[in-house]
Amino acid sequence: MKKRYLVTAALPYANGPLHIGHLAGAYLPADIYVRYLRLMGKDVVFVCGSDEHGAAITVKARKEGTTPRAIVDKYHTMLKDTFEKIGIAFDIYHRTSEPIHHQTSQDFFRKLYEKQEFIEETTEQYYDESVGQFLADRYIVGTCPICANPDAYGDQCEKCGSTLSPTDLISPRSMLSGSVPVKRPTKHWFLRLDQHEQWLREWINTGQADGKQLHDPAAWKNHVLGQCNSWLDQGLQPRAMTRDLEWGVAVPPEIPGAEGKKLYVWLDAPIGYISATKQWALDNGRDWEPYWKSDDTALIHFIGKDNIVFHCLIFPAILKAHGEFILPVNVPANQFLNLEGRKLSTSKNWAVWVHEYCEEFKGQEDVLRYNMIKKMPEQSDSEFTWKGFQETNNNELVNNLANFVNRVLVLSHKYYNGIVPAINPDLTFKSGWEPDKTGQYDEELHLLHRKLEELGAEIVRFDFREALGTLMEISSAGNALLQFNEPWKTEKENPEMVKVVMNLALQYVAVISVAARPFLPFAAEKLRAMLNLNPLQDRGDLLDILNELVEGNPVIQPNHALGQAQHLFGRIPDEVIQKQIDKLTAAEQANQAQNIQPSPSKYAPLKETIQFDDFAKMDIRTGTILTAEKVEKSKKLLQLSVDMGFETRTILSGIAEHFTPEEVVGKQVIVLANLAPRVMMGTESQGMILFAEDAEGKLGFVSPTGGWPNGMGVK
RNA sequence: GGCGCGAUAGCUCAGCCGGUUAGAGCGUGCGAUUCAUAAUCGCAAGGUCGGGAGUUCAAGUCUCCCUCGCGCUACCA
Repeated sequence: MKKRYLVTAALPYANGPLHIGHLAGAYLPADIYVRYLRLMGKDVVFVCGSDEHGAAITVKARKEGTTPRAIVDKYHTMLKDTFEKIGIAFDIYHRTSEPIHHQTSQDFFRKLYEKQEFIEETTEQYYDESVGQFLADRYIVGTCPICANPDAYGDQCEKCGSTLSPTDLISPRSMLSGSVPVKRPTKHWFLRLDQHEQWLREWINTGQADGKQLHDPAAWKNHVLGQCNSWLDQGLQPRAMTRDLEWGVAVPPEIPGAEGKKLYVWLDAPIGYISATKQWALDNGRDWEPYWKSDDTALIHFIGKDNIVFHCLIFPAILKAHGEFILPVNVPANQFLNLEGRKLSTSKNWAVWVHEYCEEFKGQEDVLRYNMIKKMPEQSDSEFTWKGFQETNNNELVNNLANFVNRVLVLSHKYYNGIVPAINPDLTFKSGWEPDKTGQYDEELHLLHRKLEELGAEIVRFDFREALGTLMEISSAGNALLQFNEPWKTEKENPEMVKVVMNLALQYVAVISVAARPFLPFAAEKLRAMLNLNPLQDRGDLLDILNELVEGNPVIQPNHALGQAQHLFGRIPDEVIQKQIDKLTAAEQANQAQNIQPSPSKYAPLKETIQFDDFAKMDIRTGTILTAEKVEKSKKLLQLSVDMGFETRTILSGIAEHFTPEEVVGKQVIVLANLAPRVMMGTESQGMILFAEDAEGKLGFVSPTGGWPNGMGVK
């Protein structure tokens, strides 16, 4: 058992609001886990913060005519506020723009630099000559090769969601000036991931590093191990840890060549966990180091599946390279949550925004939490629907849980004036756990104890949906307890037995008031008030009641005066749900309307002026495609043999997604004939076929009209 | 294309190292009940476990092939 826990939740990027996918993916599971640990009296620190650097933020600032600082301030405030409203109980919600973070990351970089963990490498990057700077991936736009969106970014197409690299883009242009960027060499520091491959492989698969057993790989999720091994098997490559950026943590200035270089987000962001912990320690008069450097600390990262390799391979490599830090004991990554059958999309506004939910469903924060937990994408992608949201609320939260609490309190007030009855524990009754089972007070308390242990075990193994189900079983058993014993009938003939039943039912409610806190913190608090019990302190409250129950002791005492009953959850009517569905439909329509509008950048900007000599260098000829076949293992390439008149050439062309081999055979084409040969997918391509391309990226054949011989020049 | 993860009742999902009639919650049907936000409790119906082949005395559970979804990743001169 570890002495202390450091729990992190992925740093959200400060360029947009929070949606339910984020919540279900990382923040809620982390919150449940942490709240449970606190209830068990564990030493735990829960850190998070806004990730505020990178080109996407500068891009957004430019678009909105403001500064990166203004953007991150806006979204940081918004995110922080949203987390608070939905009840994510961070110990600190920090931000990577704070000086303490810049210092921490620079120190880290220095250390790795001194330990010669980096190699310096010069690569070709796009450069905008008119403004004299290198272009971050986000600063390059062009036509998406997958969906033909003319405004795809260099790192990602927001229309089809494909991950891209700047060189993927068809007709790239600089976002700064609109000019065509050129490639230029630039020097960067690369982390020698290849040198870490061996120990990472062992650590991931056996849990051992440096001869120590650090974790149990069987406790890691399948898809996490699978993804890691997939990377390991492909061989790890050195990875750039710096970028040519303007908005970020500067490479320590004393390092030669540091000017203009910033730390890459994957060094910057995870170190944010460390700087957040430092700030928390400062704020609370504590020492941060044991949480990051002591073997008896369990470090756990909650993330979404898109972040797996960074948290399981790259960041551990960084931590190990530094030398003083511990490695994560688990990275329980969740898969993705879909909305009404479709992927969530920020740019398409296909999402449920948490801040909007908090406004429109005031006081119903727990309803969203409950739904998110129920639909948590723990093992595979899952699905949120508004209809399901409504059903879950009405059937489970209202009918089962809230109703149980209500009937217990109403009956207690009716029969005992709201005073917990003293009882004779030897009297038997009908147990609520199964039909025809005889119940006995002490034994029933032991059963409750067992249920709570079960619930805890489920949380600890990140089985949150199951744990939520276990919580609800207590409520169901409570309902059955009342149903089987029918106090409303038996109160007259057997009041002593009814006292036992009602006392026990109150124990159930009291137990729920504690056990529900990780899942439904607001409802738990409300319950405490209804029972007139002290608010929970997060210092072992659950451990305390476990200790009582295992002894057969009640957790709410006889003669205790209860508070007033109130409805824990309210029904959600159809209109409210319809409104939300309409909202999504509207977003969808707005989206379609936008797609129909012609793009302002329908025509690619003119390239720079060239001289006749430049043109004359090109040898362009006519040719006819003789044969065509798909290149094996390639999605885009066709291998063509082209009759050039004087010879037949093999040419590879990236048109497989536009034409079938049968379609192109026999077509006469224009060939750039003196282009340097290039080997692709193991075959040498001896030239390039020219096509016309429209704004959508569609290709059209270009050829002379009517029986022209092959091998003739084009000028 | 490669690799990884997934495909199980109407819906949302569990099913560990292969072993008796494949499970849960919700929904549906029938019955009971009325303290409670027309809530609750019981019983029941519902699946050739994505498709195909194979290994085995025995396969959602192992192997191979295929289809679909998601993620990561390569090729576009």
